[in-house]
Amino acid sequence: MRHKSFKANLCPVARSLDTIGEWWSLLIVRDALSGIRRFSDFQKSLGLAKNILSARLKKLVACGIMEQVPASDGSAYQEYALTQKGRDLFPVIVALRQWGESYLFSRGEKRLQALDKRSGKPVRVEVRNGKGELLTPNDLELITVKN
Amino acid sequence: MRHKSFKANLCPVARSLDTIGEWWSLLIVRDALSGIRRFSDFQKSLGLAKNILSARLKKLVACGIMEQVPASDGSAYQEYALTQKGRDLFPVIVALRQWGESYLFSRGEKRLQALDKRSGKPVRVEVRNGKGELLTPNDLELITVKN
DNA sequence: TATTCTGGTTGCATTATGCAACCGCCTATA
DNA sequence: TATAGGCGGTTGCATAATGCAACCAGAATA
Repeated sequence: MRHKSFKANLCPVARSLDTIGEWWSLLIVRDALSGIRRFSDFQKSLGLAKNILSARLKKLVACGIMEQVPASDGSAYQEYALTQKGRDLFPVIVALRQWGESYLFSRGEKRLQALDKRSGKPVRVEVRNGKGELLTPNDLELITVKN
Repeated sequence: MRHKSFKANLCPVARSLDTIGEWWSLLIVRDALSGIRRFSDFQKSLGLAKNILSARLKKLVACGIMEQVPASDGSAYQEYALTQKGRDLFPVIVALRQWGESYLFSRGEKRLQALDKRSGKPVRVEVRNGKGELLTPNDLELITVKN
């Protein structure tokens, strides 16, 4: 059985996961955000099978998150670059990073930490309303709107 | 073949996805954040098979994202409640929601929209540094630290 | 020119997912 | 107090997704 699709779901969270919720997809986006562009570099970084990488990149291109562009070094090969739609997944990656940093490493364990280059300070994601006030899950209500 | 695990990966994004990146897991958390607590309500809301729901809830409990508590209505049943670790996935869900709202609905299509109850304004996630300045992907650098 | 690198595709074995049937315990109701 | 139905699962089976290895054509390199 094919796993269920949420393409027609009214909830944006469900649609997002339908698009980038497959195994490996968000890790490819993470690598792309940190500058990786070539097939073989994704494969080395992630250690996934080439057929899977191929399938994921195809889907990411098909749904407009990445695009194939001529290689920046002038060779005849192609590279994969994020579109604006792909770069806008940045907060998703940072949110996952922040949660992992908080909860998934034991004392004394080594881990990667994201810092702001200029200030050298850790990066944070925050949920705010239009006025800039911090929000918690209970502050939300869901309504149906027309796009 | 079992899909690859990132339990030992140094990158917090990889570890997070290892924990909550399986199909359905984040949608269960989304529902839990909006107040759903009972097995049958998760099933009705998500429309997934009961064996899968059972497996996902077991894993979420095992890794401390949810816990089983006595039913709030005094019946002999159990309910599933988010722990603090689970509630802290709030920014991840909101980031996914925001991206989906932006890119995955056509003109005229109905969708769910998250609003701040008090201000009535849309909710936003933002990536900031310690000083409160907005950051983009290029502003980040990754370093290795000891926990 | 020969050899290696790049970016894949194909075939096969193993897991994961979805569906339906079933089951024991709790609860409401007549 | 029977009993019908709701609740929270488990089990078995068919199909899809994943991982691995082998293979391959065109580009780059020695």
